[in-house]
Amino acid sequence: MKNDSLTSTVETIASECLAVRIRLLNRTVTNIFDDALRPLGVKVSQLNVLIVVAKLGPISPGEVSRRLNMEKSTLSRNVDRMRTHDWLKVSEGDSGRKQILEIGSAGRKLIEKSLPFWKKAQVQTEVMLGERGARSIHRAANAVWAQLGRT
Amino acid sequence: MKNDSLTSTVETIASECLAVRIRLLNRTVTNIFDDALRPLGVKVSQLNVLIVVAKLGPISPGEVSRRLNMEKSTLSRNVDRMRTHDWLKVSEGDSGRKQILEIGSAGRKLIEKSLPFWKKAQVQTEVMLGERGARSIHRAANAVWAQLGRT
DNA sequence: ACGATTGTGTTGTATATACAACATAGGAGC
DNA sequence: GCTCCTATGTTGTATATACAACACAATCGT
Repeated sequence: MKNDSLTSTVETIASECLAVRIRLLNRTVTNIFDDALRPLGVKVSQLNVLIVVAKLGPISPGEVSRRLNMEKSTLSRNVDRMRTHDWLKVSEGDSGRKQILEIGSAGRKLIEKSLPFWKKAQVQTEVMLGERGARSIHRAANAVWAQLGRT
Repeated sequence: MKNDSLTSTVETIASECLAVRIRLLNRTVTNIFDDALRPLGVKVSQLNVLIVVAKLGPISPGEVSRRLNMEKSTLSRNVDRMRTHDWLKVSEGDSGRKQILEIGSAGRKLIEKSLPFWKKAQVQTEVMLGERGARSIHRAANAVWAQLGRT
C-alpha cells in the first residue's frame, strides 16, 4: 500500500533519532535538578553559569558562552537576572568593549550552600540512568567538548 | 585558607555534574537538527511530536505528554502552533473531555519530505559523538524510558 | 443521587533558548 | 589616519519549557 514510505520513515525516526533521546534526557534531568535546587531559589541553568564563572573568572561573557555552546544573547539575559541577585558582578574591561564577569558575594554563599542539594539531584540522576548510563553521558559530553575546541 | 570549601564545591560540580553535560548535549544536538530541518520550516521539537502522533495516533495530548515526559501545557501550545500548519488535526473525543490528535495531510507530506534532512543531522550528530557516544545516548534514554513506566 | 477526588486541557507568568538586526569597539591593511 | 572587517554585547521576536491556578468532566464512595 502507498503508506509504506510514511510508515517506514516514522519507524526509522522513532527508533533511532538522537535528538528525541537527548531532548527527553534534558527535560527529565533538568526537572530533577530544578526540583532539588528549588529551596535555594536557583535553577540549574543559572548554577551552571555561576560555576563556570567561579572556576574560570574573571572571564568575559563571550568566553563563557563559547565554553557552554550557548548563544551570546541567551547568556546576556541570564547574566542580567543573576546580577539582580548579586550572584554575578559585571565590570567593564580596562580598555574597551569587553565586560568582565566575577561571582558576587551572594553567589559565593549560594555555591557554598548548594552542595547537598546538588548532590541529591546528582545521585537521583545516577540512580535513574544506572552506572553505565551515567558514564555514557560523560563520554558523550566529552566528545562534544572535543569538537568545540576544548575545555 | 577559607576558600577551600568553595573551591572544592566548584571543582566537584564542574567535573561531575550530569545536568551540565546533558544540557550541553541538548543545546548542541538541537542546534544541529534545527539547522538541518530549517529548509522545511519545522523545528526538531515539532517533528518529534509529529512522529509520536503518526506512530501512535489517534492519541490524546495527555498520553503524548506522558510519553515524552513533557508538561501538558508545553504540549498544548506546541499543538496549537502545529495545528495552524495543518500538521496536526485535533478533534473532540466521543464523550467528554479528551481530545484526539491525528496527523493532518500537511503533516503527512512533511514527514515524507523530512527523511533526508533528518538523516543528515543524525549522521552529523553520530560523527560528533562517535559510535560509542551515540550508543551511550541510546542506553541512557532507554534507562529513562524504563523509569517512566514504559514505551 | 450527591459530594469529593481525580484527570484533562487552557491560560498567566517566568525563564531558557536561538536567530536576526543592530551598535560599537578594535584591528588590519593601505 | 582612514576604511573595512571582525568581535562583542544588546534588543526584538519566536519557540520550548515548567509551574500555578483555573475550568470542567468523569469517576468513586457512600
